[in-house]
Amino acid sequence: MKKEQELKKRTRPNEVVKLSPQEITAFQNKIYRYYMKHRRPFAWRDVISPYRVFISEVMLQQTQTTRVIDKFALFLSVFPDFATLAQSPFSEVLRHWKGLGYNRRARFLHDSAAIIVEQFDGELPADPEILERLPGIGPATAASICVFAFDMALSFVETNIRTVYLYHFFGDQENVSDRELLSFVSATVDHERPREWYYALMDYGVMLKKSVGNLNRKSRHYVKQSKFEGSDRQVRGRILELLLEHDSLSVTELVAQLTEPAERVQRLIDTLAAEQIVQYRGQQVLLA
DNA sequence: GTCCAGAGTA
DNA sequence: TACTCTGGAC
Repeated sequence: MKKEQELKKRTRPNEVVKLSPQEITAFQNKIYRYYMKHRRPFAWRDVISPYRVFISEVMLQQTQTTRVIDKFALFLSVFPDFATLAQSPFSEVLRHWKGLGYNRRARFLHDSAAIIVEQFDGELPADPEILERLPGIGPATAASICVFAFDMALSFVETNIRTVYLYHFFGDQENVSDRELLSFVSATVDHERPREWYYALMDYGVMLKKSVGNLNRKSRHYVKQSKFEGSDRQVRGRILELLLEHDSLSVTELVAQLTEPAERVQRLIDTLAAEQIVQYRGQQVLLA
C-alpha cells in the first residue's frame, strides 16, 4: 500500500494515530538535528516568565516574528508585569501596540491583565482551560502559553507546525483539517522537553516554508488574505492613529481628516466602539 | 499580490 | 462553517 493511503487510513475520525516508536524517534531526531544548528534566539525564549510568554504569544498571533521583536522589547519596558499593564490607561497600551495590527488584541490583553490581577492575584494560571476563558485566548494560544511558560506537554497547531506535519505525514493529501494534524502532533510530542520540542518544530517549519513553499494551502482552514489597500482594516488603523494623536475628535473632524464617505467612517467608528476600542463622549470620539 | 506563533462572532 | 480583523516585509 502506498504511504499516503496508509496515512489516510490512520487518520479516520476519532482514531488515535498509531506511529511506531521508531517512526516517532526518527521524526523527532530530524527536527532536533535542524534545531541544534539553526535555533532562532528570541527575547521571549531567552528569558522566560509567564508574563513574557503571555505577551509574546498574543503579539505573535497572525503576526511575523520580525514584526514582534522590537515591539515586545518596548512593551515589556513600559509594562513590565500584569499589575502595571492592568493599571495603565488603554490609550497607552494601544499606543505601544500600534503597528502590530489586529488592534482588538490590545483591548483583549488589557482586559486579560485586569482579570489575572483581580481573580488570580497577578499569577498566570498554569491551566489551558482557564486561560482559554480569557479574552483573545483561544485553544492554540492557551496551549502554547502552557507549553512555553510551564513546559507542559500539550498539543497545538499554528502555521509553522501545520507546515511540518503536512509535509511529513500527509503527502499530497488536500483539505487536511487541524483536528487530523493535532492527532499527529499529540502522537509525536516530546514529553521530556515539550518547550524545546515546540521551539524546534516551529523553527523547522519556518525553514520548510522557505524551501518547499507554503503547504498551508492544503489545509482545510486555509483562506487567502484579502487585500489591505482601501480596506476597512486600513481605515480603522487610520482612525486609531488620529485618536492617538488628538485624544478626542468629533465624527465630523474624523471624516474631514480621512477623506472617506461619512457613512463609512461612522460605520467603522461604531464597530470600534462595539469592540470597546473607542468610546463616544457626547459628539466626541476618544480611545476607550 | 501573499504572508503572518489565530480568535471572536453569527 | 464563513467572515472580519492589522500593516509591513517580501
